[in-house]
Amino acid sequence: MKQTRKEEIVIVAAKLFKERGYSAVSMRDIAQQMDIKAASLYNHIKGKQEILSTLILHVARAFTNSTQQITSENSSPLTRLKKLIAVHIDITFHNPDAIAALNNDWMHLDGQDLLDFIAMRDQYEENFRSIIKQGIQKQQIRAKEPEVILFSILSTLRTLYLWNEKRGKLEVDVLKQELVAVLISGIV
Amino acid sequence: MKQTRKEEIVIVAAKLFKERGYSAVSMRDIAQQMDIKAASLYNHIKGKQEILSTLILHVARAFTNSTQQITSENSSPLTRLKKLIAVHIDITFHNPDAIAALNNDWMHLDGQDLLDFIAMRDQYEENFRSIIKQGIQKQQIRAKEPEVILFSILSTLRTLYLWNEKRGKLEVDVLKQELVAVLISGIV
DNA sequence: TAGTTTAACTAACAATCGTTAGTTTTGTAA
DNA sequence: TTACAAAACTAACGATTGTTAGTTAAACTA
Repeated sequence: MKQTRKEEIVIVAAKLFKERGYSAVSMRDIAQQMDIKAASLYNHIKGKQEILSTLILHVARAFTNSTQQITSENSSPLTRLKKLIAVHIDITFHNPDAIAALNNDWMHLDGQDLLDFIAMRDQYEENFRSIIKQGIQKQQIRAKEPEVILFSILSTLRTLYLWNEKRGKLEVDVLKQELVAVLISGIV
Repeated sequence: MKQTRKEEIVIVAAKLFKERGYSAVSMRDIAQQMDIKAASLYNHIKGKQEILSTLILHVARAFTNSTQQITSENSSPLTRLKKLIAVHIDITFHNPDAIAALNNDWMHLDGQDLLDFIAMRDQYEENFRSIIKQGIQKQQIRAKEPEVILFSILSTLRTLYLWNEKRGKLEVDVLKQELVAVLISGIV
């Protein structure tokens, strides 16, 4: 799996975007990190925008595809919810830098890329919502405020990327198990 | 409660920072939003950095003071945890824009301001951690992985500011009750 | 080896950045 | 009305921004 020069640029840029944000990282910063000059970047990419959209839309599609597929399974709502959490952990720990950009810099996308992102994001959220509502209907999930439940789960999953270094020795499989337990059964 | 011109600038800037991030907002953007020229801002503030540090350190102190006070109460760990969640909701819905800056732009603080912020943030997190550990010790909280519990709660609370418009008709008191239930008792 | 592509380079551009200096207008108090 | 302070203005600065043009060196292909 050798990566192209463009892929290298995107990876290096993602690290910098994660630390400082898209707007605070210059093309010269990215170039310096690769030991070349800024102008040389343009042999491989169209511009700064292309780095951002490559980064974000790629991982956004991964999320949308996974959640869409799990949502349309016919297992029980709670089972699907657990799978959603697990797949979130997998994708996150595989692309933590890209997800940082997705979370923090999506608003700097342009034109059609921005529209595509928002559409995917809405669909993704709607998938979660529908599973929770089905869970309430089948009395697998407490009926109180579905939006509060949705918000709490999405917040935790969205922030997972920050936990990549800190999680330390905790194995991914253990984390999946524990996070499912905490989010679904609570902490008491 | 009339506000000074400096306070107006900070409030206007906070809104823009929330939408686009600190680095993507220029002094000319802030000035335009106030119907004045960029140079006029400097009659009231030292520079862009001062806007950011005023914004962030003020609300960071509010968090640190509240959590510190609640942590050192001698009520039960679970009671203190519930209070922490409630006070978080209060502070958040009172300064959603400042909290956006705190979450997303703290790394653009300079010098001593950055050090102060990090110190407050670490202390704040440590307060949460100590309460959770005490709760486990007194068998009020499930003993599995305290760091996962901590992470899940902090993630949800940190992201609350995004929920300010969307929460809609949901009253603050109802939200407190519901969020405490979801975070502590789970959703099943 | 000759020809061609890939990927680096230098130099520069127009635009925008935060900020300063000096000046003029506005509002308030005597 | 005059005097003063507060707050706006114009004009400009040096630095940095993303990007382009044109050129050169290295690496594959015939």
